[in-house]
Amino acid sequence: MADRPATLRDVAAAARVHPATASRALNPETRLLVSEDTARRVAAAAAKLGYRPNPVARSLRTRRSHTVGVLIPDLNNPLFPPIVRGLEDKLAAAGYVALLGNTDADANRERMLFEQMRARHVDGFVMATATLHDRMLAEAAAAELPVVLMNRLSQDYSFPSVSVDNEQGARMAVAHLARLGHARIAHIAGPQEASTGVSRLRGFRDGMAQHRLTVNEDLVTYASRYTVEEGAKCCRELLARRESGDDAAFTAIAAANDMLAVGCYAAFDETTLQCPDDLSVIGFNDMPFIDRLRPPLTTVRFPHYQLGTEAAQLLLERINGGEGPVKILYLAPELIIRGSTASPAHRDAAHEPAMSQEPADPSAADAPAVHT
Amino acid sequence: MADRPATLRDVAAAARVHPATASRALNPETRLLVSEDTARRVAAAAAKLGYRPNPVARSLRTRRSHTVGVLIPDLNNPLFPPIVRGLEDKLAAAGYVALLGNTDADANRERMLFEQMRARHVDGFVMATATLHDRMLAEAAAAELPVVLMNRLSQDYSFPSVSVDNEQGARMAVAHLARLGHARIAHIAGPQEASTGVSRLRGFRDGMAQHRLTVNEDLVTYASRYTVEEGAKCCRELLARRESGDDAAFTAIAAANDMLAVGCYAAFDETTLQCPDDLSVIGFNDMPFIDRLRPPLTTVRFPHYQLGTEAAQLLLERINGGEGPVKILYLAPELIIRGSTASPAHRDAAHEPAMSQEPADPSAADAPAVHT
DNA sequence: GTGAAAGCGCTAACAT
DNA sequence: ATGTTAGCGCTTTCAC
Repeated sequence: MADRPATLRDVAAAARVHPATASRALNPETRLLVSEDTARRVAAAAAKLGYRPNPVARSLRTRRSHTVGVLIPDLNNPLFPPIVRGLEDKLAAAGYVALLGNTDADANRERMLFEQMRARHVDGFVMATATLHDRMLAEAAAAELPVVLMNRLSQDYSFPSVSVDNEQGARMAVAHLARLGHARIAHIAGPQEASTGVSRLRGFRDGMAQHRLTVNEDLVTYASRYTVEEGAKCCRELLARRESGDDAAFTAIAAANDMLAVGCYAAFDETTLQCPDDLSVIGFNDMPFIDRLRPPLTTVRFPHYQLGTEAAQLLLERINGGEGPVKILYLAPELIIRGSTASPAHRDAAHEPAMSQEPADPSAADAPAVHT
Repeated sequence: MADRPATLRDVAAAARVHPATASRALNPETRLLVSEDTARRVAAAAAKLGYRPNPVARSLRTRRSHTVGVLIPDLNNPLFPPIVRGLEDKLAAAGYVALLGNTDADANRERMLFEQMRARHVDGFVMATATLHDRMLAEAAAAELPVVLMNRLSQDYSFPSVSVDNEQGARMAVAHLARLGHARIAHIAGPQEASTGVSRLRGFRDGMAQHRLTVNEDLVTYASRYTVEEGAKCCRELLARRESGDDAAFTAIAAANDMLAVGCYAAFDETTLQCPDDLSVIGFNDMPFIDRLRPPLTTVRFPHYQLGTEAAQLLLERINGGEGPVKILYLAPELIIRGSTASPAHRDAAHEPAMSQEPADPSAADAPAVHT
């Protein structure tokens, strides 16, 4: 019918009221300012004309774009799709849309995307890329732009955030290996600019101490990025050091995340070493399809989709004027035992896959827990 | 400095020109309308004030939002992250951002997202969800909204589109199995509402005919969605029919995509059947990490990232007034031979993984080819 | 409860 | 080459 989309004026004309009145009648927050009767008339006119409010005009007037910027390292990391879906689903339910930006762990790219999104007047940011001392965070705070951190935290400023309890997860990984009888355990640490790398390393040391195991510093390597390639590189280094003496004859590797663990698989493929017969490997994240690898990876799981929805929730609270205390939300990790970990003693008997109970640790709750 | 962000009026005032002149000076497309000197003065003033144009105001005026709607079935399908990255990278380079929508193959959800994005005044759509007879397409066409189809095509209307040559890919899959010596080949077809499902089924029949093989209709099952669950369900059906007679004693399954193939793995796990010893499986897509499954999946690859960039390119051309002929772009498929396919005869000798040459088919070019 | 008037920040006619 | 004018569609004072 109408080639030119109906505007508020058209609706007002059809309902024989002033545009301002039509606006009030249509907006849920101001409907109570107009009489029942006119509200109904306006609604009817709007329906008949197929009126759709123009969000651009509204944004210009209200200075709220109903868009949020979401900065992640790389959508190709299988960890992120479910998180992003959680985020988008929750935001969509509140009438918001997400502008996605992949930083590729490049500070310049990150800064550029941040600027571009600010220019587009996003109402807030969800950042999964924050490094520990992030200038952009200070900037966003100064501009009073709501920011929620996801997956990683910041030390300098206290921002609302959602993440898994990384230390606890790393401790659970070490405990699992220790229970199997491993004593010399290597660690492939994540980037130390990110809180996940730091926390998981700390959890690793902590877990080792709890089990009266010594951390051999030669058996702690540092990945510069969370990629399969970096994992393979670090694993090769570890394997090289393994020759160097009894102290270095580790039997298991705790990787700071699943990508690094997959890198270990790749490194093993270059040798005659078999997992878990010769070496056990444990990851972190339980990313999609990791249970179908050869062997299925033992890892530490957290609820990805929910991480996204909770982050969205926190951001929406801030956007909607929430001036309350800053919430730091931790989701409980859960140990998922699969075929990549086995007892080091049973080198010959270990050819069948390890038992696979899911969830393995009954003490790991599914529900999120607010710490502090 | 300025707590209230600088506006064009501020810049104009600082440069002692009229706002309209400042606008012309700052806009690359109209800069030639002002003198060198004032252009420089305005630029300097803008820089000094840290001026950032307000895209919302601009959109309201120009009726172009520099956003595009992207409808995909589900971001959790590993096929899509690389495609989306290609899309977003290309769009970002042109100053556009993507609004992502997951339809979950639900027509209602799809419609809702479509409406919401239209309400947000997107400048165009990239749709990876088009079913063959899609009402929304007609609607978009009627509204003269640029639309590009990605991965799937539409029969009714002729829209610009980018996809892999599905028939050719399916033929290559069948040819590979035939070369290995398989004669009774089952097919798990994709949803027949989608062009991929139809084309790959047609390619399957075609390939069988080319190799003088008979298609047993009992060995063609139809998945209602491209999911692991549907794949497992279809595979179970096939396995049940397999008992029913010699004609049905198939030795290989060609699945319409990798998710369905993974479903076959899952179904095998419920039996004593081993892949590829007892049954060969071939997929379609070569999605990320599929090469790390047990066994690594033989499949048909196409360049995912490039699919996204080409789709973005086509859409940008349409948005920028391209009234030229509709382009239908096909990317060439490539056979990737891995461990899930083996010769049916060598049932006992086939315990070691099959040779894995990548790329296997030297005739499969990397570069995209425009057919017709 | 409703109308009037103004303006968010920008750009496109039209004038000069 | 630059200034003038007007308006994109909406919301929000302020009157009445």
